[in-house]
Amino acid sequence: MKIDPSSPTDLSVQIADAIRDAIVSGDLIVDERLPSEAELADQFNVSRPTVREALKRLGAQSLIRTQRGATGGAFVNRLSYTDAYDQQVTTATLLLSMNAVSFETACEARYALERACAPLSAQRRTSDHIATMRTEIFRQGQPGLTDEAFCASDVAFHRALVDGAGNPVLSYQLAGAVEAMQPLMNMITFTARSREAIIALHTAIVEAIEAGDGPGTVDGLNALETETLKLARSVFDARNRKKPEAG
Amino acid sequence: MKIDPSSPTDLSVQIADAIRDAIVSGDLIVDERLPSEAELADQFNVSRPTVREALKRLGAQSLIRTQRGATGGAFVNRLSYTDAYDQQVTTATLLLSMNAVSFETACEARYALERACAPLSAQRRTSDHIATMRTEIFRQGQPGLTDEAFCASDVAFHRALVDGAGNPVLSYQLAGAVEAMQPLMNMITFTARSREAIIALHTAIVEAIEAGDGPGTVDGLNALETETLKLARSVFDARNRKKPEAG
DNA sequence: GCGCTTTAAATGTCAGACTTTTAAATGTCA
DNA sequence: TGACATTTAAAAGTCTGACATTTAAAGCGC
Repeated sequence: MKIDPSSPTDLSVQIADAIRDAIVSGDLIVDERLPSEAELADQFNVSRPTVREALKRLGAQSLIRTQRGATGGAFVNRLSYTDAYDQQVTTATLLLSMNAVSFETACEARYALERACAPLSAQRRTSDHIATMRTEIFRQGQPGLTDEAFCASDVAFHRALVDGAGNPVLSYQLAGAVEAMQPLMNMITFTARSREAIIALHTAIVEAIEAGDGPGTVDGLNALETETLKLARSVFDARNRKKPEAG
Repeated sequence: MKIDPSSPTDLSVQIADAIRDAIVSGDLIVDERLPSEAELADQFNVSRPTVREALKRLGAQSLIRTQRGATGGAFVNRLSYTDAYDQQVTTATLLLSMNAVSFETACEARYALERACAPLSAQRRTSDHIATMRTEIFRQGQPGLTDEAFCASDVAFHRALVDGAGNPVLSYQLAGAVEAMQPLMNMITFTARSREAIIALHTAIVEAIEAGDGPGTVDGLNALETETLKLARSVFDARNRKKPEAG
């Protein structure tokens, strides 16, 4: 592992990249301990703070974890589904909020991906998944539920649908698609009538899944996408009429 | 923004989280300049190195960028599709390599997601996408191509398919699914006959897309998934017979 | 052999100085 | 007055050295 002190790139970045490459390529294996900060500083011929900055970068990506004390140090971290899931959600959320992604585009992506899970979920879901979905549907029907809580419940419903496919890689991949929609959905005001429509569609979907009916589940998701889009358009249209120059 | 010096959590982590929350919540907007490192150190009542470690964490997540010089400083970064894409690929690759994900599971996730793109791609692809796919098919037929190059071309082919859907959010979401498979695919030895079979299926897929035939594209992907799985199983079975205790 | 104390290694934090980069302010000359 | 060179100041990047805190292992007494 070598770095170039004359490069315009920050030394801490170069060091972080070198270590990351060693991890990705398998030169450093999971739970292996890296040399101490002082040793790394020696090896790379830089000061300890510079090494520390590099390690912080890697820590931010969950590539390493650090431990204090006598036998402490930096260890190659096994990237857990939970960590990857969290990163995925944060990244997707920011990507959407910072790039003026239209509701239509995000919605299309989300439902396309969910439809991909539908047949698998209809085949493999456990009773737990069904129970979760029904619980969320019930919650969505409660009077006095705020729009935000309604959205959160909607996310939980869809997460159960995705998890029902029993493929952790798929669940991870869809985490961003489903959760990152929440801020966009939160911009919508859900009237009692629109909630009713959504709940009816959710019910149809959970029944199709319970019956092991993949195509039926896809149909339900299609209907839900149409309904969601219709709802969003009416809300945004109303806002644009009020202040056509803004936002 | 406040931190708790008595908390067991590292100060740099607390500071990074505080700033990240300010960005995610919109308190800090894109391209806004953060206070200088010295000012932040004053505000949080910590030393400059500690602030720097926090900023490095944020930089690693592409949440901020730094600039040297007179008008320099740390700026809230607009998360680009490219940055998000890269993060997604790195995370997905590590997740697969570190968690003993079976070839079947990864493959299933990948093709499920790609099938989600197929109808959109058949509808919206430009001639550029078709051209890319045909170029890659041609490359795959070249004699003397290494297995690794064959895999890389395969990835390029599928990326074009996904991009053909014309939905950047979808492209971003699938980046991990498609690219992270490459290391797993690289473990396979592609015989001349298996390459022929794959090329034939790729050709069928590109023709279906060109014809705007969504269902036909899905069929092609299904056949390709079956073929890939068959191939992988035969390779892994052969290896397991040789050294049944290893791997 | 058990439990307490000591110790050493490692990370976490701090203070201060120096280097390099960069753009704006200033100055100079035609 | 205007274009170009020079100076200057602000900011990140880096280094040195020190101290604080945490933690497990070694040492010690009983």
